[in-house]
Amino acid sequence: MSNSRITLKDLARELGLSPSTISRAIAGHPAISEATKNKVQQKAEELGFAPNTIAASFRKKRTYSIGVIVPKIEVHFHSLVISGIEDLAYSKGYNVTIFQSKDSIDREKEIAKILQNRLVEGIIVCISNETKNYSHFKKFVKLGVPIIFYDRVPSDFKANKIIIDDFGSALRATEHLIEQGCQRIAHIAGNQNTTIFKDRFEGYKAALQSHKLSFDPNLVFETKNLTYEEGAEHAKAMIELQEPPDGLFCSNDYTAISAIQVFQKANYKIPEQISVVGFSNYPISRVIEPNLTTINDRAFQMGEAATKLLIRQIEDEDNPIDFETITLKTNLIVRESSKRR
Amino acid sequence: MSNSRITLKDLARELGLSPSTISRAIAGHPAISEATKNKVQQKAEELGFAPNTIAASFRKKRTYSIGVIVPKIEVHFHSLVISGIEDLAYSKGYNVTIFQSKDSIDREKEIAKILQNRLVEGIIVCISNETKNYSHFKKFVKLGVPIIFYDRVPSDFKANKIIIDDFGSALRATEHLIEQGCQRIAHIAGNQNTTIFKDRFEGYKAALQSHKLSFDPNLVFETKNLTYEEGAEHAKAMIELQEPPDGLFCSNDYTAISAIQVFQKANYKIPEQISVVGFSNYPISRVIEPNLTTINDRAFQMGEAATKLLIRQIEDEDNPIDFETITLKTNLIVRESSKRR
DNA sequence: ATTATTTATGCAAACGTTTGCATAAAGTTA
DNA sequence: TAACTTTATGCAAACGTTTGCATAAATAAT
Repeated sequence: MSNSRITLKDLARELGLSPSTISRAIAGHPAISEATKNKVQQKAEELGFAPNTIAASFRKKRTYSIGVIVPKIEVHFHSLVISGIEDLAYSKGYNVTIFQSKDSIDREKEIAKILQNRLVEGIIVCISNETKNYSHFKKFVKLGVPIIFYDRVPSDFKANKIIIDDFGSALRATEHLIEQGCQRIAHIAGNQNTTIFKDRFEGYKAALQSHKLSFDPNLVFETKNLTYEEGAEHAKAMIELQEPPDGLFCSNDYTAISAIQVFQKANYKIPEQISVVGFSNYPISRVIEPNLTTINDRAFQMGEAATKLLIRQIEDEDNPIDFETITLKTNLIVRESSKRR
Repeated sequence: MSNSRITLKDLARELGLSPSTISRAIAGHPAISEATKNKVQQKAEELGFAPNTIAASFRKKRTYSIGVIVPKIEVHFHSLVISGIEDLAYSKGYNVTIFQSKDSIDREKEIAKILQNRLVEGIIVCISNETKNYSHFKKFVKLGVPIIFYDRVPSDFKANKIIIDDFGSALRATEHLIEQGCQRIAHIAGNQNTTIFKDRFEGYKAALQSHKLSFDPNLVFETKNLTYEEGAEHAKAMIELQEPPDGLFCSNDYTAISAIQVFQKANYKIPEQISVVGFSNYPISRVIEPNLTTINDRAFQMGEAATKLLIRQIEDEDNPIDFETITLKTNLIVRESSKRR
C-alpha cells in the first residue's frame, strides 16, 4: 500500500518522545501535559499523520463500528431508517457501514460473514425477502455481537426488534376507505411469504369483516416485489373486472401511484370513482395528482430507536436476558386520493 | 468485546498443529496437505471459527476494502452506480463500504477521515454540492490511496474521472423539443454552483442558439436541490407567465414529473401544449402519465467503469503518471411526454 | 535543606494473523 | 542401504497502537 504513511513511531522520533506518550497525547490523556499535547498535535498535522485505526482496533479489540443490512438502499423507507441510524450513531462515536442484500439471502449471508470477520460491534438488519433460515445471524449471537431487527423481523429469533403495527395500520387505511363510502375495496398485496405484507393483508381483511363488507378474493392482487410495473398490471386487471372496485388499499406507495396512473388513463376519476390509499409516505406521494393518502411509517424514528437499543446493548456488557419488541405508532396521512367526504 | 471468539491459536491447540499451519490451511496454501486442510476446515466449522480480519489486515497491511461516497443513497442514479460498483468489486475480491455525504462538506470531510484511518485501498467519490476545496481528498493522494471521481468531478484535481457529457445530453434533449415543434422552451436548472448542472444549462442554451431560437432568461428557473417541491413551484410560475412555454427541459426527472402534475392540474395537455423532457431515467419516468421522455445516463456502467479503473490503480503499484477522464455516452429515451410528431 | 507528594513520561508486553526461513519427515533414486 | 529430493510443518518476528506499572523529574510541604 503506502510507503509514506506516518506512524506514531515517526512522530515519537521527531519529537524525542516515546510512542506511548504520543498515543496518550493524541487521545487527550490527562497524564500528558498540555504543552506536550500541543507539540504532538502540531507535528501530527505538519507531517499529515493519519492514525491507523486497524492497528488501534486490533489492540483495543474494539471497532466502534455498526453494520447495517437493508434490502435496498434506494427504497425511501430504508434510506430514512439509515439516516436515523447514522445521525444517532455518529453522535455517540460509532460509525456505520451500510450494506444492501438486494433481497438475496446469498448476498445477505456473504455480508453477515464480512461483518463477523470485521468485528463490528453490533448490527441492525432488515431481512431480505428470501430469508427463512437465520443461522447466519445466529453466529452474531454466538460471537456476543448484539443484533437488532427492524421492520421485517424473524419471529423465532431472540433479539430486540423494532416494528410498526402492520395489521393495525392496514386496518386503519382500509377503514378510512370504508368511511369514505367505499363498498368494494381491492388490495394490492406484497409478497405473502413476508410477514409484514401478510399482516397488512390481514388488517385489510379484518376491516372488511368488522364493517360487514364481504371479502372477495378476486379483489386481492399479490405482487412479488411491489414494483411500479406490478401495480400497473394489477390496476389494469382490476378495471377489467365485471364489477371494478371503488376503493384500493396498496401495500406501498409505488403500486398506489402506478395504479392511479392506469385508472386516470382509463378515465376513472380519483377519488370519486376509485379512492386510493398507499403505504410509506414516499416523497412522491405529495407530488402526483391527486396527492396520495398514505400511511406514515416513521422510518427515521425507527432507525433512531434501533440504534439507541443497539448502543445500549453494546455498552452493557452482560448478555441480555430479556428482549423487547418495540412497536412504533404509524399515522394515516389523508390527502386528495381518498377524500370523498 | 467477546470472550468466546475462537482464534487460530485455539484451533491449533485443538488439532496439535501450529497457528501458521492453521493459517495456511485456511488460506488453501499449496504447502499444506489436503488431509490437514480438511481437518482444519472441519474443526473450524465445528467450533464456529470466524477469522479476525482486523488482525489479518493489520499484519498484511491490506484491507481489500473500497470506500464509496455518494451525496444521497436514495437518489436512483447513485444507487445504480453503487450497484455497478458492488457487483464488480465483489467479483474481484474487494468489499465496498458506502457512505453518504448528504451534500454536506462537513460530513464529507468526516467520512474522508474515517476512510483514511481505516486504510481503505481506494475510494470512489461523487462530491457534495458544497464541495469547493479538495484538501480532504488530497490526503488520499498523499497516502497513496487511489481515488476516482464520478459524475460531479473537480476540474483542478489530478485523478481518474468518469462522467457523462452533460452539455451534449442537454443539447440533445433540447433539440428533441425543437424537433417536436417547440418554440418557447423553458429550463428547470440544477444549482449553478455545480458544474454538471451548469453544463446542462449551457447545452440547453446552445441548442436554442444553433436553431435560431431566442434565449429568454425568464424561462430559466434555478433550483437548489432539484426536488419535487422546487419543480412544482417553478412550474406554477411558468404557467403564470404572459407567454407560457410550450416546451420544458428539466435537469432531473423529479422536477419534470412534478412540473407535469402541475401542468395537468391546470388543464394543460402534455405533450400537445407543453412537451416535457427530464434527465436520468428514474423508474417512475415509465409510470406517470404520459410516460416521461428522459436522458438515460448509464449509472450502472458508470459504477462499473469507476471500479475497473480503481482496481487497476490499486493493483498497479506504481504512482500513475497519466490520468484519464472517461466520458460515457448517454441516450435520449423518447416517450409520450414529448412526442408531438 | 530535606522529605513527601504530584506530575509526566518511558518500558515492555499484548492483540491475532501471516510469512520467510529452517528443518524434520517422508518418498524416490542410485 | 545411503544419498538425494520433496513434502509438510514449526519457529520467530513483524505489523501500529495501547495500557499497566515503574520511575525520574518537578513541585510542595516541613
